[in-house]
Amino acid sequence: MEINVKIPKTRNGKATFKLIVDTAVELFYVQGYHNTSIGNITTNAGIAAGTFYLYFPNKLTLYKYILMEFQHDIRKRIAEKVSLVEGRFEKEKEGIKTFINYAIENPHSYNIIWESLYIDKQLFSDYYQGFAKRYERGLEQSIKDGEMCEVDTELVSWILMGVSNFVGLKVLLKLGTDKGSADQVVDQVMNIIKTGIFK
Amino acid sequence: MEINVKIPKTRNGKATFKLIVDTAVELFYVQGYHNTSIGNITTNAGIAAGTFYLYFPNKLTLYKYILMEFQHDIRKRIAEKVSLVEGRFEKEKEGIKTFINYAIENPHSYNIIWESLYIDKQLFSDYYQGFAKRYERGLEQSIKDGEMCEVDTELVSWILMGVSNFVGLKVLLKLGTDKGSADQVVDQVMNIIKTGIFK
DNA sequence: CTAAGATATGAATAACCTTTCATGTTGTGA
DNA sequence: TCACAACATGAAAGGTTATTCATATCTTAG
Repeated sequence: MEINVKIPKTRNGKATFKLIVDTAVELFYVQGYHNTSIGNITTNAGIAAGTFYLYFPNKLTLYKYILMEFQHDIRKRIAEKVSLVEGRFEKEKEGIKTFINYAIENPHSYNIIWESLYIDKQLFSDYYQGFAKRYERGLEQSIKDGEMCEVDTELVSWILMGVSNFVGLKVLLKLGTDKGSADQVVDQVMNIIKTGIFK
Repeated sequence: MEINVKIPKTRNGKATFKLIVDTAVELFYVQGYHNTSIGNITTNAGIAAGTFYLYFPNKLTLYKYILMEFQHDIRKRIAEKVSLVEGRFEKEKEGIKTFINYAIENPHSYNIIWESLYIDKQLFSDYYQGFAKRYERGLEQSIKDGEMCEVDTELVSWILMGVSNFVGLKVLLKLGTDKGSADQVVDQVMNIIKTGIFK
């Protein structure tokens, strides 16, 4: 995806650029993309309306820039964490745990990624398809290693995304009475995935 | 939730009301809530701008009305289907199957329900909390009946919602190469939920 | 037939939003 | 110090949108 962002060249420029991005992230989170105007962003950032256009041609481009930052960030973090443990089950567990923890620590990113479905369906579709593809590779390896049953890896990857997204959502919305930390929630989740829920 | 809708009294009025609702459902689905203006709706419906305000005070109220219609519809349909089968496992299976089939047959409703997160967070939260509560009751019964392991029913209900929502999403986005009908996908999903995925 | 309530119209208003641009300021390499 | 590129400003133009309201038409009970 090509993004038409003007990268600033001086320290001052970089600071203003970051100010715009940070302000937008906060506003998108609090009031949503569509309810946030460029005037909103510049006013909250304490800069003039025209300054925005020094760096971004429009709001959508700013949004895409932010989305890509988060995507890169979350994937990098999951890859790092997963590489530190051995065994497919442990890797899956670490991946889900990292995702949920990331969602809790960065509710902004979680919110902004989901919102893409209502900004540009293609962005959303690309994002989850990309995520699924990564999952599939790992799952196929697990099956080869004899650690996992013969399952439809594509379907299972969507199931696992659904599980982690909704458990993250539950924690995020602060719904219900959570017994303990995210790590404990993830342990429970993994037990369920491992053994199933029916007798 | 109180909704400030003026219910029409004559046959003509009812027809116009329905026309507004149907047009809005279609437009919200195709171009999203935020990209749909009231002018859009009235033009597409072939009525005057002012006519809209005979029945709805604003766009948000119309949206809430539509959302409640869909919620009622989907819950009713799941309850009906679930009541026709015996055994907790079969009931869960039927519930998930009905949900996914509903999503496929009514992509409009699926889309509109998710969008609530970006229109009014409370609406979204209420919706899924309500859904979760229903699930929990069923799950508790299953545990009593000895059909299900001792699990955190609240957590499991969110897991099941995540699974069905994302599998529905996958099918909806027409991602990947789906082998067979929704029913077959659901059979696979239920097998996974039943026995877990790890050896 | 007629009065009244229900329904429908669309021009007008006011608010808000994006984007441009002429002008001004700042920082820095030579 | 000076010249120049980078950065910043905010008023103004031009567009879109929500909402109101004076007016008109339809429907039906009596």
